[in-house]
Amino acid sequence: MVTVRDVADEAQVSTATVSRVLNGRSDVDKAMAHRVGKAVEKLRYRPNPLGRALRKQRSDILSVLVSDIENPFFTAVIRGVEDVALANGKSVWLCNTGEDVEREETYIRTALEHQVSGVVVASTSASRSDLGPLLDADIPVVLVDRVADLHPELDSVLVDNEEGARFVTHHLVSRGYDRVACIAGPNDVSTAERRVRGYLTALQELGRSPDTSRIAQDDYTPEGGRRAAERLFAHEQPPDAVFVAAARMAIGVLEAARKHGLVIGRDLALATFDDEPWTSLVTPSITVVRQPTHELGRLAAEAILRPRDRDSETVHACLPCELLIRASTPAVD
Amino acid sequence: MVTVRDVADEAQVSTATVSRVLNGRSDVDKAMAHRVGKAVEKLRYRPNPLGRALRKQRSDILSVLVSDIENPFFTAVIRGVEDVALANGKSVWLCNTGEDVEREETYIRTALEHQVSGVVVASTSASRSDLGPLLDADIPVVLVDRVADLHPELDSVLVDNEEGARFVTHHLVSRGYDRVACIAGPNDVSTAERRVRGYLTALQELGRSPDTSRIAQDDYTPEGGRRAAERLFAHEQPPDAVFVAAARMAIGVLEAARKHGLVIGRDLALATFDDEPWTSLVTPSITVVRQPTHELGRLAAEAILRPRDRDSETVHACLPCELLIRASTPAVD
DNA sequence: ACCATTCGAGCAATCGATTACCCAACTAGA
DNA sequence: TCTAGTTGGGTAATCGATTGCTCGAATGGT
Repeated sequence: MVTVRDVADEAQVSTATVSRVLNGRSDVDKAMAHRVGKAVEKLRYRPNPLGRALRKQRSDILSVLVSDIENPFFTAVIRGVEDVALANGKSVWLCNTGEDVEREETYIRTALEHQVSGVVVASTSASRSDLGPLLDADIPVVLVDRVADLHPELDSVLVDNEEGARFVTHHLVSRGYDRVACIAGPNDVSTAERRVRGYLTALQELGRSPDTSRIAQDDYTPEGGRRAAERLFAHEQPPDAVFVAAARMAIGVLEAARKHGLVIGRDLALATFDDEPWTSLVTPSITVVRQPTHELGRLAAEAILRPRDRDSETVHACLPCELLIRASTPAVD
Repeated sequence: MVTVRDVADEAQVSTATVSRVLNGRSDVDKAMAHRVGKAVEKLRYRPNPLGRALRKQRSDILSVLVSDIENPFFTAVIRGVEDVALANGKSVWLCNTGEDVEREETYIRTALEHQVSGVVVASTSASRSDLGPLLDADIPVVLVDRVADLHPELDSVLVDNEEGARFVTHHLVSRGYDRVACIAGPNDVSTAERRVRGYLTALQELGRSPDTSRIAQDDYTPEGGRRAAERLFAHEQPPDAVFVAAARMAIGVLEAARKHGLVIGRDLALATFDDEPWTSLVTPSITVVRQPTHELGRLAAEAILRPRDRDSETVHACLPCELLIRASTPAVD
């Protein structure tokens, strides 16, 4: 393994000078800088990131915390982060918390100990996640997709969940549905809460009195969707349309509907968040709220890599989403 | 930040002793070891992984290289790796190569420079991936899902692709289909090659002369599947059944079929690898070859973490897959 | 021509841990 | 009782890079 020492010898300078050249300090003689450059090239020298990080107290790694790596939404976000990170010479360290606060803490501690150069968090439980240790250590943190109640002042890159939910609810009502239900995500996740809020706002705007028994909360998983749907279907006045807060839940909802002999688009209208590939493959194709996933990741990475002056202001991006109307929400005749 | 120095002072011993206790060396006095333990506890000391890695020339990170993080197959494998790694106190570093050999090389180099304790590779192009640098540096490598022609002697954890393909082809023929086509993955990926081989073997066993014009190769993506399907459909004698080598491709195949007015299960039978959730949601539900994804990841992680003696033998796991017969491959009447 | 100032480069300390080497003390054998 | 051998722990070197401090040389002003 070739070290600064080798490069210094080859270029006939001190290790200090090599380091200065490599870190682009201005106060180095042209000729020497050139010699160093040649030596680096010749020996194919690459600085050891461990040694560098130890001394600088900061590594070239970017941590990404996601709550569920099997959710296509998050993988798309990750791809966005990755693209930007790689273009900036950073390595991405992916951590999957599985919605488990304890595991999340472990990863946060690890990131801290490895002195990563930033953490993108798409994972937090709104009220329980504690990002304090990172902030104390002056490690940049950007929230993506979800916010954390404990840290309102953090940079964040979000989707306008409330608006998306409001819009799709308007769509359902305008198509003539009377009993529009909502299958929502877990209580403690900010996106879930906002989507419910959008749903309620829309109903209010339309002069419908929202009925909380038409809201079923559960996990952002197929199984959670199934459970929530079962509860709604057992209602004495079952819904004729349902807004599902996540595509993963919609999978379970479709299963439950099939089991109950409900045909989507005839007995039950269905619209969901997330434009996963299968939503346009099933019959009928599903009306969805598309989120700008990749963009979300890109912006988050850019936010975390941006140079931080003493008083650069916080980033608060809120991206719009898009309603794709398909066959699962036909007009009632 | 608390260091060995602090612990040593607190326990009234030298840093050497602290280090020895923490690394479980036997030759330390009981009483001292106890004092050190108390000090560690009291100061909540955690060794700095950077310093440790620098000195030991080996970090506590496990790299995982996957070719496409948006493919549910790989995310499931990753979960398997993660479960085992976390249970063993290792951190997982996920790298997404996107089937790009150059990017793969970058990640391999990075893993090398960070002196990771092992690399799980689910990414290689069979003939072009060069894992040599890792092997030269004595970093354990385990191949998962795909093998690399360049390194036949590496540990590997695979699925019996040939058998799965052979079995599903038998199934299609036994259901009465005459012109069974194959939509295969990229030329240079070992799983793709083996699935084609299984398909051909089955046809041969059944006394059919395989027609290579019925094999369409393309990327392991929806778009690749679409292109391949288009080519097959343009054939003068279009297939009446198709074996698709990956669920992601099947998405594109379904789109193409729909565009051509072909109804699955009536005009065209379809079976695919990978049991993704949507395959049982579409109408008709799709016959699939289920791979033991999570298990694959678990075994790979165990293989990489296992203690390596001088002459411990190489691991060559080959897991069976399972045919789930659904509605997309009905018997011809 | 001489002194003050600036500029650039090298020496050595440092980041935090591990470990080769050495030395003190204790045990056992003669 | 004395010595050889063993055990256990401390000192200091080391991993690879960065950077504070210092000092020599060059530049400019008078």
